[in-house]
Amino acid sequence: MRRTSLEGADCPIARSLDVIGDWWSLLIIRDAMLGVRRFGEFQKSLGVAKNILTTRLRTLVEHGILDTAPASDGSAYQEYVLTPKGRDLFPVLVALRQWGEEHCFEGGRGSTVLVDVERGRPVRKLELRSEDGRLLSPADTQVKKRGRSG
Amino acid sequence: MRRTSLEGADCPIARSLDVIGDWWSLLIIRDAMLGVRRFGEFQKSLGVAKNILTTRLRTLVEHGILDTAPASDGSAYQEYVLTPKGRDLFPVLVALRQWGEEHCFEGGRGSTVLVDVERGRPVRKLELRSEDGRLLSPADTQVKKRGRSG
DNA sequence: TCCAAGTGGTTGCATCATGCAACCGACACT
DNA sequence: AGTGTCGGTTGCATGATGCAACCACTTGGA
Repeated sequence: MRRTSLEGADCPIARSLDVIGDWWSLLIIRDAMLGVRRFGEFQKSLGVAKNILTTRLRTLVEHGILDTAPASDGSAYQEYVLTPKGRDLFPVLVALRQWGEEHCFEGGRGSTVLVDVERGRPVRKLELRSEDGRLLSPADTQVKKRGRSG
Repeated sequence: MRRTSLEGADCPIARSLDVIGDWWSLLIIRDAMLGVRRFGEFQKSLGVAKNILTTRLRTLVEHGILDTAPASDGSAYQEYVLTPKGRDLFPVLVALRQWGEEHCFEGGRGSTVLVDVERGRPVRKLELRSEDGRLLSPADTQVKKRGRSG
């Protein structure tokens, strides 16, 4: 991946992808959000090679998405926990999940749904709204520069 | 990328990433959503090598995210346009953009914002809500199996 | 009609990231 | 001391990525 070329890009999407845009990182974050904390748990859950997992965890820590902490079970090992920055990726994962559920399975629906724990009912679809509450489609939006003459 | 290992995964996130989880695809889709249609436009905008662009456009078409159409300017060339499936990736891009704006720039804010065209005001942050409208955090949600005993 | 430039690629080759498997030190349990 | 687990590191093979050169077709101009 030739990430370096866009590292300093203005586009926030490019910047985000530069951090979490690889195959494993988002799956690690997904697992972390489900409560996975230990190296071995990630490895078993993802089926990823250990060296790859090592480098991914390291870069996620460097980027401030995960943090290391002493193991909560008292053992001598450490755990990887999401930082607030990492937790803020929740909408990204939900958006990917909803798109995948709708478009990446045969019957048009996946075999799993995201539900609200309190009621056990499926969550709403993510939707973009204007400041005053109108539902926005791509055509209703525009990227605008801040600070400079735009 | 060892995508084949997870191609048949149950997880919709993994399936999504299998389709759009590489560095360039989402940037291509971003540009397409901004109105870019021609091969040369994508190439200039992204700065990507032409062979890479060729393969990415091809796989995006194969996956039903882009479609080819005769050029709208009457020339003999073709254009790449988003399908409905592709347009449904809008929330994914917005989520990535909002996260990037908040976490991937020095001052804590990016140099661009997504605005509502009609009013020119910044859009709301994406938020996940339950069926009855409550705001949901990761801890408030759970992945549930459908169809089978779960 | 011929040449030149633009468009949309393909091909060859180098390099880097990824993946697999083997190895390894620290700790745990007996 | 011996065996097993945890959390890695190292070496090596392979596949994806990137660059640059090349190519076919179209377009435009004289």
